[in-house]
Amino acid sequence: MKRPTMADVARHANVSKSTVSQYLNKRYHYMGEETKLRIEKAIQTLGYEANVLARSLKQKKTSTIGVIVANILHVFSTQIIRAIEDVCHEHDFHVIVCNADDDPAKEKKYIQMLRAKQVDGFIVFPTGENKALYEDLLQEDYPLIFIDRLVEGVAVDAFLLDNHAAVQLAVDHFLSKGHERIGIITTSLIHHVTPRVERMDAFGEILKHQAITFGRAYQRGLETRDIKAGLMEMLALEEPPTAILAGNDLALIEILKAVKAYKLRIPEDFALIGIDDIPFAGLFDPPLTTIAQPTFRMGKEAADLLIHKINGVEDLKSSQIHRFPPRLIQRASC
Amino acid sequence: MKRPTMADVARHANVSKSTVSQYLNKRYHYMGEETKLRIEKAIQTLGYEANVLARSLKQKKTSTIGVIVANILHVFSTQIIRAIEDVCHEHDFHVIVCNADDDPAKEKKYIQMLRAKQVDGFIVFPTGENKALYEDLLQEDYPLIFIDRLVEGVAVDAFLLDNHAAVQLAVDHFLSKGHERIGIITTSLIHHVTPRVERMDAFGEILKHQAITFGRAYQRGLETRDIKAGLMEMLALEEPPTAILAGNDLALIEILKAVKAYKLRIPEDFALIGIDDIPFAGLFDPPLTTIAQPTFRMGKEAADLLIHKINGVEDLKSSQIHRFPPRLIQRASC
DNA sequence: CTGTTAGCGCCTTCAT
DNA sequence: ATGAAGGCGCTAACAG
Repeated sequence: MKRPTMADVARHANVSKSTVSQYLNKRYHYMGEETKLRIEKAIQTLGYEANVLARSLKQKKTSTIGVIVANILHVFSTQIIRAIEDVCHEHDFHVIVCNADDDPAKEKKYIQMLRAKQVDGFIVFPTGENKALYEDLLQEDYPLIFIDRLVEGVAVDAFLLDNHAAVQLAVDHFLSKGHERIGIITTSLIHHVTPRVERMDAFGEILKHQAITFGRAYQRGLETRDIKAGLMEMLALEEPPTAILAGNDLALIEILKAVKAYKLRIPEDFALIGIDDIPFAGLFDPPLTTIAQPTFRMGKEAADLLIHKINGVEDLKSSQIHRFPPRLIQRASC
Repeated sequence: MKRPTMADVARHANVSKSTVSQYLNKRYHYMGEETKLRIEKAIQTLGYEANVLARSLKQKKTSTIGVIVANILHVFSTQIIRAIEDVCHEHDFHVIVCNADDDPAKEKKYIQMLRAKQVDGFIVFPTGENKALYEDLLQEDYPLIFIDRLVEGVAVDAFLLDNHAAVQLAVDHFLSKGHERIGIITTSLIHHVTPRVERMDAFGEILKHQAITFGRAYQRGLETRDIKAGLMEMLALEEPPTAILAGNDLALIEILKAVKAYKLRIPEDFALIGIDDIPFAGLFDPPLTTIAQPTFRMGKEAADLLIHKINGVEDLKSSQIHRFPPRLIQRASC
């Protein structure tokens, strides 16, 4: 039994399709009270539901946005997604989320797919290797917003943590606790992923005096699988760091695994701060001191801006970088 | 600059729209080599990309499935979603995920929305309060599959953990460690959510001898916010349990929060096993013994079956309950 | 081997 | 206040 169409409703109510359409779109203008009732009744008895596909085809608008996250394993990504969904829900927009898995080819495929589906705009955590793709989107006036990462030469609105401030916060806290030999470990830098690079650079700059002494030995960007080994190497140095900053949640987890595996003690063997406030941070032993991002606000503001761009109430061509302040959550690991 | 349409490509290549359509759909059959080249070139120079909406409208098929999870906060849900996405990706299907937040009204709204979007089928973690809705779907021959939960009187294929076996596994392990007074804490039972009810029932049945003695005091289904208090009450009993089974990950986390807050010791104060293998289980202090579900297999098999139903290679009307075996992951909390 | 024709379900002037 | 007609972009016979 196939689904009823607008024509069925019209026939049932003895009106024309266009009248039904008016009714559905609340163009009640001067529609007869009795007509409305007849239509409503027909809709009920038939169990009619509009076909969004047909509507979108005609209106050239799907009320759907695409979100491409570089790597959904980051808690940051999942939190941002929640925030985006909240605001979209309010505005009767829908969200399709795709996970590029840090793979530029996948990212490209998903963007094409979502364009084919006629999404009205994009929020993306760019892998960074698809510059031409973003430029295409822009040139076609596709509303586009970046989160967490930038792509050099692509001028779009972007929402990022103030990474320098985040590192500063951590380093200051380490220093206040008397630590002088401070290291940083983060995930791989080879793809020039913005937050990793910015955090690493900020770290080097803030601690340039120690960089002269310890240099690269204290600052490592490694593939996830190599982090445990990298940490142990760092700790095996003649003058090992007494404090370590985990550049993001994935790095933090690897460090915690090593702590467990090698029965290290925190903060006795080394103090630890992680950027990104993972959900279980407070439940660990010891509870973990972290730097939190205002993820909810970031996601909300990004989504608001995108929807405004889609609705034409905001300049399509704006390309500001919106920086958000980090917050230190002091627990016991430092 | 608007996006090019098939007509544009056709004009550019000096062929008709249908020829372009054939080309796109690989109906090359006997198409002239030279024609193909012309079309290909036109597509390239125009940057043409097919409009999936129009295609779907015509074909009455969107190659998209809807997934409605009751509560995305359960790690179980997120793992299942990953598995579903994997198999859909293989079959060139797309997935739209919606989170009902354990709210039947939201669930209903999402199902209607996805139907309006013409998804080809559903995988749902039902809240349980929308029986009529599911019956409608079924009656319209909508491919539908349940995961994790059942709805009484709605005959559809369902993929669930063998909850009795899971509880048995946990209890046996407790017993083997010499525990005789065993309690269970899980999230609220008021909505008759299948896994909670089944686990609680299994628990009562397996430990009926102790149920006579301790009864409800040892078996509690509580709102998340009340779990900490409930645990403390249980521990304050004259004969407190020496072992506690957490009915799911959310209950487990609440228990861990209480452990932290009240400085309890595990397994000295009580032994602990959680159903659902949360990601950080091995990193806790002590590492947590858990009962894992084969989430990946469950998600994969559910998605495979749904796609088969959509493609008509599997009986639409089947309504088997597929049970999956749990697995004990022994760590140190018991 | 390629073009013509007729919709898919809905929306939107423009008449009436 | 309501209806008729055309078209969104694509596909699927059926001709040619």
